[in-house]
Amino acid sequence: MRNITDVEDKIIARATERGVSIRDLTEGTAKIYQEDALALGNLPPTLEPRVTDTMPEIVAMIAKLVANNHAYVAEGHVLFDVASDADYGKLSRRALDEMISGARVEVAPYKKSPMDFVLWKPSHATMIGWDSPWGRGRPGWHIECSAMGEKHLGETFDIHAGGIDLIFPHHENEIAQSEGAHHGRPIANYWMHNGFLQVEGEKMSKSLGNFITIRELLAEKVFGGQQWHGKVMRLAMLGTHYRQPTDWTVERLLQTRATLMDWARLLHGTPATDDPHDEFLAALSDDLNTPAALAVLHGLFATARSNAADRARLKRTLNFLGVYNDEKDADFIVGQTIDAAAVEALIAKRIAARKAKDFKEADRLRAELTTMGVAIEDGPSGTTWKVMS
RNA sequence: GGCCACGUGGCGGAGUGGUUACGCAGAGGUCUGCAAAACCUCGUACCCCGGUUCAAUUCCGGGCGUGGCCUCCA
Repeated sequence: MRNITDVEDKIIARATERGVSIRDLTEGTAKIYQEDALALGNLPPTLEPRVTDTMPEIVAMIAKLVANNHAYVAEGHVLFDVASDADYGKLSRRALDEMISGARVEVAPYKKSPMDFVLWKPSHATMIGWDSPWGRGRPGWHIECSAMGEKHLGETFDIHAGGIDLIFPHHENEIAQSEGAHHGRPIANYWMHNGFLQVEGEKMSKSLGNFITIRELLAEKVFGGQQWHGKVMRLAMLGTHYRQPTDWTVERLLQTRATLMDWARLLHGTPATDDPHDEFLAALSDDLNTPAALAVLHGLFATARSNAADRARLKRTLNFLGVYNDEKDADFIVGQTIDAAAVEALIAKRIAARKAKDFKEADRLRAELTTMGVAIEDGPSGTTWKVMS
């Protein structure tokens, strides 16, 4: 399940400004997100709930929190009472008094504690809003995720994932809300937080001018002067454990692409087994240790050349990982076409030159092919060529 | 300022209280007209300083560095 938070003050402001509905405004961005995720080989989620479809449940959950004395109404707002939650801060390992003494918290006059956060806030008559027992308004950030989780997955679900930057306050507040509404029963059994991405050693930001989207990487030559295949990006990301920070570099993508092309040369057109490799699955089962899992695959690749069973197993496992589906090596080089007929003609000329022992001419022809991005290999069964990675 | 995470060989990147993954690059060899591919061989690294221990990269304390969070404000 993947939540879409489509009610948020910036979205409301923009929809109002343009005179369109929230749905019309957010449909486009949601679609882009879905397409990008798909291009990276992520399976679509079973459920993709939206805040706009969850309003009754949000209101009901807030009412439950008020009834359980975890929330109070003040000046048209409903606020979560952090003092009512002895465990508050357990996920981010922060103590309440430390946060307050951190002195950056805004003290609103109607808050009992500066750390109390908004569950519901009032909307102007002209502003987008929904009816509630506390007046017309809209939900604060955090409550929507608690409500969508409860609605579709029940009080407790197994794994909650998200970026490391969301641990505080978002996930911390989700826990406070859901557990406050469910008499302390946990919202999730496990939390998985992924580390941050950097670009060429710097954080990605618009002001640094290195902000780059998946869409651009796929379709435009903005990173390293080329386009990048979704599966190359996927494998590149899998090379780092999810909790670690990752530096996104051209060098990394080039190296990953070369690896994937090596695999493709061996596996294209060969059969696959039914099940992925056991040791590979064992590595993934250990906190999703993808780098260790990839090490297993490298070992398999080493033996796969001379072992058809290993080849079939490797192919199935790569497919399971979502990085290979019988592509040819050149498929992983996007936006570059090579004139196969011209290549074949040059190779024929070179073969003739070699026969005539004109090695100078043969080497010149090889250099010409290299310039075209083509590498040739003289094997026992003739000369073959491949796109250089 | 407070809190959290991370700091591994040329690069990428796992992991572990002692026998030192894995990939790339690099070196040597077989092979080749030359190459490439393939195959074989080669890397004793773990930010700094203390401490615990027979033994620390791995545990504890301190420091430095990098990154994140610490604002829902109608």
